[in-house]
Amino acid sequence: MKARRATTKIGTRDPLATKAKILDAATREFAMRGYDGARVGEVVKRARCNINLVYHYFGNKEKLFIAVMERAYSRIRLHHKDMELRNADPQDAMRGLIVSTFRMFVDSPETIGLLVSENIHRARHIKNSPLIVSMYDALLDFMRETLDRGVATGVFRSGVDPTDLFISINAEGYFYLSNRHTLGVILHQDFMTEARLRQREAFITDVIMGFLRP
Amino acid sequence: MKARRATTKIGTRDPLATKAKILDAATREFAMRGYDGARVGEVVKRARCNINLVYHYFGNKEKLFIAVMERAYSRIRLHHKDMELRNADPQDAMRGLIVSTFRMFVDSPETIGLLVSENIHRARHIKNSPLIVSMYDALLDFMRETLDRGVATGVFRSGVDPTDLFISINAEGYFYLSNRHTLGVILHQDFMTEARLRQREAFITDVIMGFLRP
DNA sequence: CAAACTACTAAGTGAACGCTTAATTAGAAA
DNA sequence: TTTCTAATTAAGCGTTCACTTAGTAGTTTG
Repeated sequence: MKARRATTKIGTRDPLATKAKILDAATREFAMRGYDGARVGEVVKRARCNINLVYHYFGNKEKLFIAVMERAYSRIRLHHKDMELRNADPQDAMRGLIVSTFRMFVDSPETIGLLVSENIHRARHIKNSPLIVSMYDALLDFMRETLDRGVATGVFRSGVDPTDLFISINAEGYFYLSNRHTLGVILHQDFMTEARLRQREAFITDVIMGFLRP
Repeated sequence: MKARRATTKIGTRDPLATKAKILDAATREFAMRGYDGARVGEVVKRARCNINLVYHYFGNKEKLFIAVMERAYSRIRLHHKDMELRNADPQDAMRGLIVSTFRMFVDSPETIGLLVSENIHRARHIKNSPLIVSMYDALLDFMRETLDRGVATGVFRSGVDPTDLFISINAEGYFYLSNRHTLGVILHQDFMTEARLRQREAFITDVIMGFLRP
């Protein structure tokens, strides 16, 4: 009855593009509203496709979320892989890791939203993804090695637990961004201006590097 | 028709107790599942009362959430008020603030769950609560003053932004706890054992106090 | 070309869930 | 005792939402 949409004519039928569009839309929706707040109706509206394609390609809402998580994690991994290649001196390597961790959170804001969701659900999705589970071993090795080299050359204090240091470096950026709304209200500031982000980046670097002094 | 429950006999009809039971149950439910994941049916099941009492006393789910948030925040405030009274030397005061912030998160686990929820919803609930908005001014003043005294006596470095320091102190504990599930998976550890918590507490203290050295 | 396959659509369905209606009962006030 | 108010309950209403059914139309293949 209705006039046929122009897009139905030719050139449609692009499964890979459709899948990617759904994944992109789902990433935004899950990151913004969390798993429970997300609506698959919203995802298909953003992706401009029929709702059943979500079920055709991904099965159900939970499997869609897992697909989103795996893609997000492999992006983080890629990001960190770059870091590991740089074999500068220990202090430069550490500074690079700090800055790049913070910038990763700033530049891909969906990462934090997804992590928040995954922790509400007690990590039950990534727990079953061996890819993700083993992802951070290399990064921890890199941290340990950098730390050791710094201790050997006398620029770092000794006895620092690499795991705790890893958590701290992530915490400093993650919390600033994940809690920017409540922090904004109670501290009367806008934490997302470029100037404020630069200030935070410098502060985080100072905190960690200052702590690591012998 | 059915046998009357024993509790209906006498001694029931306790509006304050009922309200408190609902608030307690709602706090647990909202903190565990987040605002969207929480079910008011679950709240009344935990509170062992009829569902309509929730609407009778609180109006709707959102207003119930606001009531929960206000109570949670005033507890945090109370906790911090204690801190401000201690006028020990700057280093002791700072150490006390660090440890007590971490322990506050550990001892009232619902705090983090509620903050997570509130940030997903862009702080739209606490934004309209003047009580909460003004709550942290005093704490920030205390931080600023402690910092200044430490600089004057030569035990702290100068030029530290009190706001950023406040964020960092909170970040170090908050992230460790809010993300314990994903961290547990990727770092192969249990972060909730008493020993691990003590290790983290010591590490956070080292990071901040180490950073503050001149 | 025809058959088979798969991308894609339209139109539901059933269940969950927030909330309401309407009535009942306990206790306070008069 | 009667009256009034507020605490409490039972039952269900309307909507939202994840997911399904059943079909159409491009695309590939024998």
